[in-house]
Amino acid sequence: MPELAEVEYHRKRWNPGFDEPVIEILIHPRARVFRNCGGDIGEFIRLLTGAVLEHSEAKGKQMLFRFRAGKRSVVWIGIHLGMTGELRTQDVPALASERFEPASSEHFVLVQAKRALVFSDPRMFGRVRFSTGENPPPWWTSLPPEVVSSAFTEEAVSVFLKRRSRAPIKAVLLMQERFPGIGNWMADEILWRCAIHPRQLAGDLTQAEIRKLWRETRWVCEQALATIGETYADPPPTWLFQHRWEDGGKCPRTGASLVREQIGGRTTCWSPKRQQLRNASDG
DNA sequence: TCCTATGTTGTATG
DNA sequence: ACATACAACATAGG
Repeated sequence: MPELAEVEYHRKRWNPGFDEPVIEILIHPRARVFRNCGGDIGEFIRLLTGAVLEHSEAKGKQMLFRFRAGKRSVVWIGIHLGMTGELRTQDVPALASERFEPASSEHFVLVQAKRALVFSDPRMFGRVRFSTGENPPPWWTSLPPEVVSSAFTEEAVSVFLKRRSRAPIKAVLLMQERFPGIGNWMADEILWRCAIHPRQLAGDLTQAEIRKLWRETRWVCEQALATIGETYADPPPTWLFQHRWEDGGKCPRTGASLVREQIGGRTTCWSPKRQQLRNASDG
C-alpha cells in the first residue's frame, strides 16, 4: 500500500515504542529485505539490544529511526516498505513462557517490555538498512527535497520535465529523484486533476500545464497526508482514488467511464473524457 | 490455472 | 554519457 501518506502513517505506528529500551531482536537474517543493509547484521543487532528509540521521520517513501545505544552511540534504521511492507506494534504476552512468535513475513521485530515493534513484508521488495554514528547516513541526507517543502519549485519541475521530455508524463511522475513519495495511485490522481493524459510526453506540456501539475502534485500530497497519513482514512469519493480499481468505475467529475491500461509499465487509470491526448503542436 | 498487485533496480537499447 | 523500456525480484489473493 505504501506511497507518501501511507508511509507516514506506518512510521507513526512505532511511536508507542519511544523512550523504552529494546530487550530483544527477532530477525530472519537471510530475508531479502536485508540485502546491502550497511554492514554486519549481527553487529547491528548487538548494538540495538538495549537501545532506546528516540526519533523517527519519513521522507518520500523512506523512513529513518534513531536509536540511542548509550551516551555516545547512535544506531539508525532505515526502512522502505516496498510493495507490501507494514509497520505495526503488538502487545507482548505478560507471561515470559508465551514469547512473541513472528510470522514468516515478519522479518524484523524489536521486542520491548510491553510491546513488539514489527516490520513485515511478504513480497520482500522492501528494505531494512542500518548505520551508526551521530549523523544520519549519507543515503538519507542525499534524498531529494519533499514535494510539500518550499524547495519543490515550479522551476525544478519544469527543468526535470524537459530533461525527461520523451517519456510519458505518467512515468516521469513516478521518478523518486524529483517526485519523492509519488506512487501509482497518486500519479494517476494528479494527472486526473490536471486533465492531462497519462501518455502525454513530458516535453509536450505547456508552461501552464507544468504550473498546474506542480500545484496539484503539492495539493494531492498535502491532502493525502491529512487523511491517510493521520488515520488511514480513504480520501473522499470526489477523488479518483475511490473509483480507480472498480470495474465499470465512473469519473467523479464527468460521470463517464474510466479506463485502465499499462503505461510506463504500470496499470494506469484515467478519465478519457477529461484527459485527452493531443499533439505537441496543438498546445 | 492465470492474472493481478499503491516499488525499485539491473540491463539492454537507442 | 544519458534517456528510455522492460524483465526480474517473491508472494498472496481473486
